[in-house]
Amino acid sequence: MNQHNSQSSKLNTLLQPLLKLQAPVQASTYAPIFQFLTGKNLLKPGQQLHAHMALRGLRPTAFLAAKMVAMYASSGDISSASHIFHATANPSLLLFNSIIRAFSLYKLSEKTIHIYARMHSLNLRGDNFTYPFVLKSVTDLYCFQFGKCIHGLSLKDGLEFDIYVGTSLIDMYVKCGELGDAHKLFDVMPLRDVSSWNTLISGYMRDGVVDLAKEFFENMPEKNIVSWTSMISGYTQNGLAGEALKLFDEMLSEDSEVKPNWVTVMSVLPACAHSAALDRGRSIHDFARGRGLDSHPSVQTALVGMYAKCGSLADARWCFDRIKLNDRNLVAWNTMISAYASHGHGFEAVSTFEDMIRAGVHPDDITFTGLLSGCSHSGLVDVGLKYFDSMSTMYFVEPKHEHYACVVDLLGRTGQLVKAYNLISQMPMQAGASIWGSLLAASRSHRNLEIAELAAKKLFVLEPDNSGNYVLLSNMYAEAGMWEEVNHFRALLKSQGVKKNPGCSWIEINGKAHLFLGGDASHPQAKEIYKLLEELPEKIKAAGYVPDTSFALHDVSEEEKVYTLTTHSEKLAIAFGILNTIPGTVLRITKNLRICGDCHTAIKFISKIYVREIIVRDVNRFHHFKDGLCSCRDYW
DNA sequence: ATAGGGTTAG
Repeated sequence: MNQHNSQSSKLNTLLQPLLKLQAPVQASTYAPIFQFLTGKNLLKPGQQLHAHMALRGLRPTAFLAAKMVAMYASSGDISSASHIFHATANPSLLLFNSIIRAFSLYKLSEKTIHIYARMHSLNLRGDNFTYPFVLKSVTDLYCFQFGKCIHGLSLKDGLEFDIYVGTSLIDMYVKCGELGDAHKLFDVMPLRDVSSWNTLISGYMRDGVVDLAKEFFENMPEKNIVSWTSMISGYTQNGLAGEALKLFDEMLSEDSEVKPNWVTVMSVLPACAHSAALDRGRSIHDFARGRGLDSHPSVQTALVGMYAKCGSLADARWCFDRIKLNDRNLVAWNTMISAYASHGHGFEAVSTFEDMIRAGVHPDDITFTGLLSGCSHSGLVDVGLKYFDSMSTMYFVEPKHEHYACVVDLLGRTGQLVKAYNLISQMPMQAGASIWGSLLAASRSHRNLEIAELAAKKLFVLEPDNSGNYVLLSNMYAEAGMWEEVNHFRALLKSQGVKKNPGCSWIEINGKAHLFLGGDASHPQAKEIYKLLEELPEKIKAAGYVPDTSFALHDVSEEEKVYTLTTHSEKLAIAFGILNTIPGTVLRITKNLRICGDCHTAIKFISKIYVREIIVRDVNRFHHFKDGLCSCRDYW
């Protein structure tokens, strides 16, 4: 704001003498002033100047109009920019370029193309300033055929050697999913620079061809900050958090000439979030603070997400509060709402949503995914249903698959299984595995075999390899004493060799992650871990724990089942955590699957007996275990 | 006046 004011006052001393002049002023006087105003978000002075001209009956030349268009577009007033363009007779190439640039920046892609077509019909040749923006619009429209056509026209206009047009073409092919064409063009480009290489690298990354991107990165003649950041964000987006962090470290090393900027920091933070590396995230936060890179709203938003996913909701909120009110955009609000939702703080998710509406930010589908899952995780059934109804009627956001999934979950938890089933039948799209899986789980906890069979039947088709569904239904049959059906599933599981998704958990201690698989004995401290786990059942049984073997398949002996349960990966990670920390420490565990019911019960007792706060992040949400209780209140 | 990296959800 201050900077803005001082700029304005500087400007007033520049403008006032001109504005006071009564005599006619030459058109050429105005152009440099409009140019000065461009890119500085100075709409008011621009309007004053415009009025001053209009009062004197001066009609802008094409050259002046171009400057005015640029000023208006860069100050947020696209309609005035458009108006000036249309009111100018004999538009020049410069004027066409400025309106094309304006429309493409505002994502008015059809308009951009339309203007370009008009320019073409007037026999005006496009130049190196025209095509990059036309191509951006083609890319936004995701229209490959059109892009090919524009490619041809650019060659006709003699731009085959232009590096800006060439790079824009590569980007267009990449983003339209035509990687082959992009690569071909790159190969025949007579001139390439870092940007051309970077474009191709990000193209390979977005197509998941990580190895090729890496090869290009390593072989490019010169790397800049964008090259490094493209690699880091590419790794992050492809789920390779470790690689992302490694490259970030390499970038910080002394022999690297390139230093991270705010985009780099923003791109690496999700890697910490993904691997739940809280210490790592904190140190990157410290680093950003030290370099003054933590004041950008997008970095601050990424920090909120990182802390939330690493299990520290308090830090997440702290970072959110530091985002200036004006900078709290849709993404920032969504991040905070989802943070509360995943930690089971439904009330806070709801109140944050209401804050967002009051702040005048319009919600989108992601907002409602967070809000509804927050309601579901906290059992706010009526509130959730109310918001679900309001999303299309009040906020004009059409419910998608994930929203229906939240509502099915919401109804399922209160045992309204028939209602949930009816909702699924009325969905405008096909229900996927997440929805049927949620219904199956709800049917089990409410012991409704009929609905369970319906859901399971769908799941056997949708995900034939997921053993969990067979086990669940088979166990329900066993509980109902329907042994014929139980035997049928047993045989099925054996003959088809249905795979079991291997469970794994990890825990971070002193900044180092330790990974455990179910039944894993490979850790250096395995002996001590197993000794602790052997003693564990007796210890927690004394406090009231009863092992729940219904989460294991009913075709092994009871004793074996208990053993399998005691060596679930989350238990191993927790045992390791207990061994290496003192009472009072917070243990943070991340699991790749949903936490099992027996582990959930056991961890509640462990948190009390061993005096540890235990935070478990499973695929769905966070569980905060403290003093014998869990934040999910046993429904998840 | 120009191209290339982007945070949320799943």
